[in-house]
Amino acid sequence: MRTGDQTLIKELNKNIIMNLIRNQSPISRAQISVESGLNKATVSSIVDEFIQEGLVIELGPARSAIGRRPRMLGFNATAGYAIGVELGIEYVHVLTVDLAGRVVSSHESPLPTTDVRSVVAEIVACIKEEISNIPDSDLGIIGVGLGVPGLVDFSSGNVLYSPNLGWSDVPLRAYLEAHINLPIFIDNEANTGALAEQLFGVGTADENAVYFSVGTGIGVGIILNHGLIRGSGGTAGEFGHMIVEARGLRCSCGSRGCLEMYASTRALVSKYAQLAGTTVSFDEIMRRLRDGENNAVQAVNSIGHYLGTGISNVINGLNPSLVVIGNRLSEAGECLLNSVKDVIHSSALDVPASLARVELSSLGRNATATGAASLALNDYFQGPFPYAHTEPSRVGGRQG
Amino acid sequence: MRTGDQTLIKELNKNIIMNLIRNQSPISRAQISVESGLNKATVSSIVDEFIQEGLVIELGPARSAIGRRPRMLGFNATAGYAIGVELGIEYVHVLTVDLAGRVVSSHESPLPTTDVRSVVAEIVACIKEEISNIPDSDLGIIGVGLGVPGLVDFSSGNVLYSPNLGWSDVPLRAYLEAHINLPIFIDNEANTGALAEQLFGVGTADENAVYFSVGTGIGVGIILNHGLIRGSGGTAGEFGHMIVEARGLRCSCGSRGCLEMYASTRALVSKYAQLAGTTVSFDEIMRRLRDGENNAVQAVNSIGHYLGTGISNVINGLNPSLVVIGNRLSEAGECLLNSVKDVIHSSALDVPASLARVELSSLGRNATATGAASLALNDYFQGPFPYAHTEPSRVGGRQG
DNA sequence: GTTAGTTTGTTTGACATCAAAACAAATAAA
DNA sequence: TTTATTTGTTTTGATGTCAAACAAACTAAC
Repeated sequence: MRTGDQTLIKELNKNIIMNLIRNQSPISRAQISVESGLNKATVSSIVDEFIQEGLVIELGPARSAIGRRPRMLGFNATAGYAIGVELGIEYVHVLTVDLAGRVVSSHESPLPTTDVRSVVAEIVACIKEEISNIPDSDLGIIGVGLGVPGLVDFSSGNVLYSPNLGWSDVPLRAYLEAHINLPIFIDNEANTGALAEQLFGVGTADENAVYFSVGTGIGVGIILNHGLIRGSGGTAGEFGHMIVEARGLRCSCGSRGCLEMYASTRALVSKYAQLAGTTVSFDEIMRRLRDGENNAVQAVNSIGHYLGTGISNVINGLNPSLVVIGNRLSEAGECLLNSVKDVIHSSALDVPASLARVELSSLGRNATATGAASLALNDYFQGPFPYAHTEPSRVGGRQG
Repeated sequence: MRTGDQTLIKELNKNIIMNLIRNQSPISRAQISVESGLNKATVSSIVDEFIQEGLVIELGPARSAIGRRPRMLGFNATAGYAIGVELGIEYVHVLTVDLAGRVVSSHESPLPTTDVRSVVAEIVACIKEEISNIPDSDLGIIGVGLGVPGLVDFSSGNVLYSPNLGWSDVPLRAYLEAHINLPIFIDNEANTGALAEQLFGVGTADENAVYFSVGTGIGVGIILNHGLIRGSGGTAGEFGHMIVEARGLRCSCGSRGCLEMYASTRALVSKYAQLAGTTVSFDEIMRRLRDGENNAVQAVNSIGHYLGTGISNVINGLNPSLVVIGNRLSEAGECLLNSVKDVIHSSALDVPASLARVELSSLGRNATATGAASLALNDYFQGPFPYAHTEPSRVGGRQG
């Protein structure tokens, strides 16, 4: 059990200071002291450590109306790098981010099969190629994160169940660790997408946010009280299998009427085929949507209606301040967003609905992989990294 | 902003020790040291403080196979009391609990109207009567908690919206504070029910649990990572308005097909009337259910089917290790439970479903009020009170 | 009965950390 | 040139935990 001791204090205060520097750079020591409530001496000593470690750099003096000029501090985002991997069904997308989550290099490889052995080989090859491109830095590569479609036990790094990949109980982390000598973290792709938007995207100010990853299936990354919700078995977020039609279409999960039967890219392709009388690819539908084709608009509206229903249910249940629509369906843009918002307006309770912004992913195709990389960042920086802790009550003991 | 300092350490360690004593009493100082990892000296000094405060008492020596006999410690549950209020639509239920959540006295008053002024007067009268019955103690009455049906902003103590009471934006805490000179806490009744089961009921060992309060309406108390989830506006848990029938019955919330139209006590009364051709009260249906009347069994099964659908959706989404069914519908007992479990088995994903126990409330009619009282306990003891601090990572953060 | 060994709990001293205050440095305005 | 002000460092002190030594209490073997 983790007890309270001196090291805990120091970690906590280092975290506070690091996050002020990260979020408000350039910032002076004095400013940090005022905003954090920490003593100036404490701030100076911790900042010195960060400068030693290479994580913080002095940017030089700033102007001030009166008195001694402050020596501004900045976060040294290129002090190290992390690698993020998005494992798709037909591709592997690998990228490198610096400590500020900026993508410095990326590439993609097709996956001809979903056979575990060959997928592992492809991932390893991609990571190694990426590693060879990364510039030298103080900390080097601090770790690798993967976002995987399916149920993942984060703590063990096992893929419990992925119908899309056809995997069950695959010890993916163990397989990768045999070839890659870096810390490896594996999570569900919706979780990594949510992390990415929280840390580097549209949700940096939100304490409670949900990220709807809508692709072939639907997964939801849930962030509450600034932290990712994984649940007791690590599989939280499967709102894609929320039943929205009582006696609806049979789903691959064995149930009926699941949301992802009505609001995924696959559902869009079906709906379009039904309306237009001809089956075309998802990408083609997106093209026709941009051209304003009526059937495409109608199909997206239908999908948006169901997606909006699912989102309404989650808004009612979790009362987030932000809902992000990510993954491939977000390409449908404003058209999708408008129909989703209409449904929320008419279906969700007024109080939570009026509080929830609904936005498209701001990181687009890089969201999942960037979030995966941030798994490594979070671990390296001991606990949620750019982590806004507003409610300290959870920490407290009792009062005499 | 809360920074890391010595007082934080001490609070944390006091919490750790207090919870070991609460949960494992009788326990010796040496045992606490081993289990917590804290130094023996630290344990002794903190325990002395607790003894000074009257929260812990020495129970006397225990036997040991060899060596010095340990001096066993116990939690002094009668060192203080808290008052809990369940505000129903037709009644106020008030009780007093000791620090271990044991009910020491309780009574109920009918509510002839839901007019704010008269309800407040009735609550105040009930609380004052309860106060007059409480025995003297070291700490006295540490506070009052209320569980209210509807949307509540916990931080302000305002009832935002309660269709059942016909209330909107009622500053209930302010009204009560004018008459009662004690700390007052107000929360949604499902939240207080969930707290009660977490602290004193069937969920003491669960990190993630959901409490379905099924009465006239349906509310859900959500506990994740050992803490209550309130959401950004304080209204999380309204899964009662989850849409489970796409073009279903119109709900008072303005939407269609909400779960509580199909799975509340009100829905049960309707369903029974439809099956039996005659309308009888909820209590009467429960009597007939106990007698094994076919229509009653059928009606409960129907309600259980829908409730099971809603629960499945939440199991998929939040992956809890426990689902508790509470409030009045829990009187339907095993019959309800079985039909709910059947639906979960066939509808929810195998991985999360196999992890989620489904149980009836163990505190019955006292759940809401007991949980309400525990709001005061939690506040007094700064943070979740008998709180198993397994995951410290959440501690290391900061800011807003 | 005495002694050795064991466990419990306290005392003491070392160490880490933050806070407060004093101090030094740098600068603008009077 | 002096004064006021702000920034950042150094010094000192308070608080809390930890490790080790110690004292107390007990069992079991001789």
